[in-house]
Amino acid sequence: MGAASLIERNDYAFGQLNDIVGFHIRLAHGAVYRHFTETFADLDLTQKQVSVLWLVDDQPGVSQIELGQRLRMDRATTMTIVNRLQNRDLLRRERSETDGRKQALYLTDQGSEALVGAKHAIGEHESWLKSRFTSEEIDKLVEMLARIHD
Amino acid sequence: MGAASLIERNDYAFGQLNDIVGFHIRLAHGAVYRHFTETFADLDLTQKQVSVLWLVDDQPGVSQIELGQRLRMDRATTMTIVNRLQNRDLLRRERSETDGRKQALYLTDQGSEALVGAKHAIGEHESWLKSRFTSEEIDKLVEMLARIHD
DNA sequence: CGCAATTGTTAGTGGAGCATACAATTGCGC
DNA sequence: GCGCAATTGTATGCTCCACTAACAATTGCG
Repeated sequence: MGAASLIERNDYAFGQLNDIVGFHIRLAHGAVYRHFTETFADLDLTQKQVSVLWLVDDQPGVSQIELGQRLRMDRATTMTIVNRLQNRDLLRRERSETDGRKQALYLTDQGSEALVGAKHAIGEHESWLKSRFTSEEIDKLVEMLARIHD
Repeated sequence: MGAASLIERNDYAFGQLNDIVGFHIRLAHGAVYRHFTETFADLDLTQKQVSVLWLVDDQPGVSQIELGQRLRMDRATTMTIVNRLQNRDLLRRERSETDGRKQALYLTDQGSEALVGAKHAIGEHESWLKSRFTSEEIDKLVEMLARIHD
C-alpha cells in the first residue's frame, strides 16, 4: 500500500466506470430526482407532473401531442400523466375548435393553485442544486445539457 | 449571436421552464437513456444492469449492500436487479466466508462475456454523447455532475 | 369520395424506486 | 456464554415512467 493508494480518492468507488459520462449523468439525475421527491412530498407532485402543469400554464390550449413532444414523452406516457392530473382536477381537456382530433389542455383553478405552490418548492429545490456552482458554471452546465437533449 | 438568438429559437418551447437546471438534467438524462436503450437493444441490458456487472467485475466478491450504496440504490432495488442478472446466469451469489450475513457477488463466465460486449457498446454510446464536446468540456461536465451526486 | 396522416385512447409489459415487514447472522455489552 | 441491537438479505406490494401494439375518430389531400 503505497502513497498511490487508490482508496484515498473517491474515484476508486467506481473504478473505470468513473470515466463514463453517461454514468455520471445518471447518478446526477438520481440525486436530483431524490431531492425533488423529498421537496415535493407535501404537494404530492412528481417532476413530470410539475413540468406538465407548468407548460400548460405557459401555453393554455396546447394539444397533448405537442405537450408530449416538448417534454420528450410519447403519446401513451403523456396520456397517463394527463389522466392522473385530470383525475385530480388540476387539468381539464377540451375538444379543440379548430381541429377535432386535438384535445386542448387547460389548468383548472385548482391546478393554477397547485402550480403556485410547486413553483415555490421548485425555488427551494433549485437553490439546493445551484448552491454547488457559480452563476457562470450554471450557464455552462445548462448549455452543455441542452446540447445533449436538443 | 448570443442569448438573444437563443431566446428567439428553441427556448420558447419551454418558457420559464428553460431556467430550471433540474429540468435540463432530466431531459438530458432522458436523451441519454433513450440512446443507451437503442444501443443495447441487442444485448438486452439496461444501464443499471451494465453498471452492476461492471462494478462486480471490478470488485469481485462485493456484497449486495455495498453494491447498492455505490450505485445509489436501496436494498430492495438492488435485490431485484441482482435477481434478474442471476436468473440470466450472468451473476452468482455466494455466502461470504467472513460474514454469514453477506452475499459475495461474482460474475459467471457468461456474465464476463456479456460485459465484454457491453463495454464495446458503451464505447459507441459514449462516442455519441461526447461528440458534442471538447475534451476540456467533458472534464468540466463530469466534474460538475460529480458535484451533484457526491 | 377515398385514402393516408394525425391525434387520441386503451391495454399490456417491464424497469426502477421506495416502504414495510420478517429472517438470519454477527458483534457487542454484560 | 447470553441476550440484544445492528447489519444484511429476502419477500411483498405499491407508484411512476417509458414503450409497444392495436384501434377509433378526425382531418387533409389527391
